[in-house]
Amino acid sequence: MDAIADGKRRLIDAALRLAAAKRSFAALSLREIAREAGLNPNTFYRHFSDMEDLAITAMAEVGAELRPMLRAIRWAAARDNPGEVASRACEALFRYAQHHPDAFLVGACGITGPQPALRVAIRAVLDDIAAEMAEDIERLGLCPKLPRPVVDDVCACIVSYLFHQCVDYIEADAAGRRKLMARSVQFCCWLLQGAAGPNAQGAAGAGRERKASVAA
Amino acid sequence: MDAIADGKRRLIDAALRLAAAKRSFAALSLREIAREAGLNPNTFYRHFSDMEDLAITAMAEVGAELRPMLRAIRWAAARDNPGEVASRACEALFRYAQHHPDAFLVGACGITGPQPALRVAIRAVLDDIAAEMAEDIERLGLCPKLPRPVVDDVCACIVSYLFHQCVDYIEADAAGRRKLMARSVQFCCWLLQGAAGPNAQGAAGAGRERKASVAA
DNA sequence: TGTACATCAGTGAACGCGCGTTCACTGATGTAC
DNA sequence: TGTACATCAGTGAACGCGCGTTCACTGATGTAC
Repeated sequence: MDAIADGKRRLIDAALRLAAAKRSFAALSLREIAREAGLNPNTFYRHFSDMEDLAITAMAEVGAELRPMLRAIRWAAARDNPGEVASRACEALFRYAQHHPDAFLVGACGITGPQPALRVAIRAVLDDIAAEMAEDIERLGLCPKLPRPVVDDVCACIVSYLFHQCVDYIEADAAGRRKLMARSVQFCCWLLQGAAGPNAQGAAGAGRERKASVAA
Repeated sequence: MDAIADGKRRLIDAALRLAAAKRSFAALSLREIAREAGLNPNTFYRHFSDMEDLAITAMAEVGAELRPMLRAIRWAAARDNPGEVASRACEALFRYAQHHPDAFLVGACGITGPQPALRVAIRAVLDDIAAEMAEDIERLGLCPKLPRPVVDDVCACIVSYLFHQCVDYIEADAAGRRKLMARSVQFCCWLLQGAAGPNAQGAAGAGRERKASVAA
């Protein structure tokens, strides 16, 4: 991979910084980013075709860093104590979110934002994380009772839920963070216990006519 | 409640329509809304102090319609067949989302958007829905084994998860919608079964040092 | 080792445009007496 | 029943501003011969 040009680096960083502060990538202007980066507005065009191009580049960077980190945590935790994989992976995710708040805020507002290609790019990162989580659960034998399609569904739920929780986590104070962390770990455990429980129905999504045996 | 002025009605509808189409309320301009509503830009100021004011008004309207509807569904389902409350409430929510896609898309992008007061307003609607859900579960005796704090936590998880699923539901095709519906109902069931299961730990969030007994 | 040329990152001035907001105005509807 | 006045929704022109994008340019770095 080629070394990234200095100006490009500064534009990406400035865009993430501003978009996170403003809570909207869509409402960001090209000139605003260049100003924050200390560059001429036209320099933007040397590196990106438009704003969406920049956003996609930034999200790809985050995915490339976050994904292997999560996999490494899962394998390390499974080696140490398989019962702690969920909590340690949650902790690692929240810690990453806390240290990269800009990237998470941009991801959260980008996934529902106006740029279609950016939405697709963020979804792709989340889908990849969910797929790797399911693969790790299977390879590490963490949930031997669950058939693979159920593991896939549970992982999709978990990733979707935790992604949005990360934003709350970033904004919470210390007490709120502890509560969010505990609730998220609890959530993962309940979901997996429910899926593996005595009343669990075969493969997930097998049929919408199936009657729910509990109520909400 | 006073009848809402015609121009005000048209501005709200135009704003929801445009913001949903553009997938961003923040990227919407005042003149754009007035144009869509067929009004002079200045008429906007007759009814709203700024864009955020309009958005909050619109979200309050949605909450006022959606909340009693969900409560009514729960009570009706509980009378007919308590085992179907989860699935019927999910179905009602997704159906509402399908028929009010603009409101849901604006809610989804507004909850992470740049207007702080709008974020607070949307969160308030979601929190209210979760609180009413927990209250209904208790009053209807749907989960007698679960202590109230656990019910509260589970409802918060469910509402957060389903809210974001609604956006996917709106955009999915018929097959995708069936799958999302089945997965969401399944999700609610798993979560409640997990919370009520034999390994369930007392009140939720009791302590972050508690060891997870399953792994993700 | 030198020279000519290509590539690349960044600059600065200029363009036309849509924006939010202001002002002073109209015309219809209610309301006090 | 009429009159005077207040309130309200909506209008149209005008303002200054920041925007995205273009053009022609500079200066540094690499590279072929």
